[in-house]
Amino acid sequence: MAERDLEATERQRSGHSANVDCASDAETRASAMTGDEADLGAIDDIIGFHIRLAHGATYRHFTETFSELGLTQKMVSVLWLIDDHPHIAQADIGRRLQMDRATTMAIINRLEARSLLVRGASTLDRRRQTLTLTATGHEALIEARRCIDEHEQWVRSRFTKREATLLIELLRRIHE
Amino acid sequence: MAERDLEATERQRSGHSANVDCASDAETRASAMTGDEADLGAIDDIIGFHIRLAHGATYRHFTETFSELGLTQKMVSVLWLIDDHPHIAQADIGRRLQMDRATTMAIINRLEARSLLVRGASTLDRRRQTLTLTATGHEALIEARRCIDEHEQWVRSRFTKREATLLIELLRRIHE
DNA sequence: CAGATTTGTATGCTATGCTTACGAAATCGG
DNA sequence: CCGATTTCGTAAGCATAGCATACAAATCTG
Repeated sequence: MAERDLEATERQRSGHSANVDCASDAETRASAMTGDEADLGAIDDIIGFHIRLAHGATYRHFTETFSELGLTQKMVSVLWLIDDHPHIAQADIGRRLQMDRATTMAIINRLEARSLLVRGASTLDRRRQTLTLTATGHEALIEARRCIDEHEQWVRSRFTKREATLLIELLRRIHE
Repeated sequence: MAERDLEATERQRSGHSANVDCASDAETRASAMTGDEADLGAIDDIIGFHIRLAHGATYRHFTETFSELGLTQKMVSVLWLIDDHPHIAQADIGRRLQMDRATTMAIINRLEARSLLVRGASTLDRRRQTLTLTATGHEALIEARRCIDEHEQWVRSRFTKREATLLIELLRRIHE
């Protein structure tokens, strides 16, 4: 399904004859020094860098798992949140998921366009609009939860229960 | 600089009089049950969810730190990598940073447009193009490293040295 | 040599996220 | 109670990022 260059495991370039045309040693090194794992140099010690890679890997697997459902991480999070808190307002969702108001709206729009939720007027605050899942939305969420379980299993397979808890704990310190 | 709704701390809605117009209890609950921290319900146990939030928080702080330099995480990573491995090829960069070839090119293009690097023909493999930092690019990287230190400090401030090492270790298991 | 693979490239689509701006509604301070 | 401030939803525009697909040239493999 995905060409994804990334899958390609690093094949080691076989030793090159030393007297080609005498390309700069640097160039030789640059392409030859790929052992089992890519040498990342000093960025390897930057936490943010690893977060980004881990996020990318997680995102990729998520997308794959959800390709049939056609839902993204954000969409599922929003559906989930609305299900947990019926009649929640956009602003609340944004706050909880740490998204901009505009970004939140974009997602809600897409969700609404697919009839997974409905906007309704709030009786408490007429600035607000209460968001509620439709039957379809509820079904989609149930389906999504199944996929999430599978996805979460993929992530957790590399950790003990203790490690998983610890990881969440550490990550929470960053975003909370 | 940033309006960012996210900054807004959750102010608790003062208790509502019980006999307004009798809005559904659900709606009341949805907006009222925001204590000190947003209640996220069950998604709170999903590792991927926390990775995403942590990534978002990190990304935001990074962007802020680099707003003057006008560089993104990806750009810096690429510059850094080229500096560590002069004459590296695009494909290698993509593999190491786990990016698509097309995505990699987009970034290289932007970097080249800003004269931070130059593409040159490879003497070893004429399909490849060796990438090298310009003087400007090198300066930018030096400047960037200063910002990264600051950024990394922001992240690390919430961890002990041991925890930081552990966190990287755990994250590595996900993306490696 | 012929076929498969790799590399760089171009094009186009989608999702995300931010900014700025606006109007309507609510809240706050006097 | 009224004016100032804030919140909420919305809209339009811009940049980044990521993916798929397709091509041509170069290289590798059998």
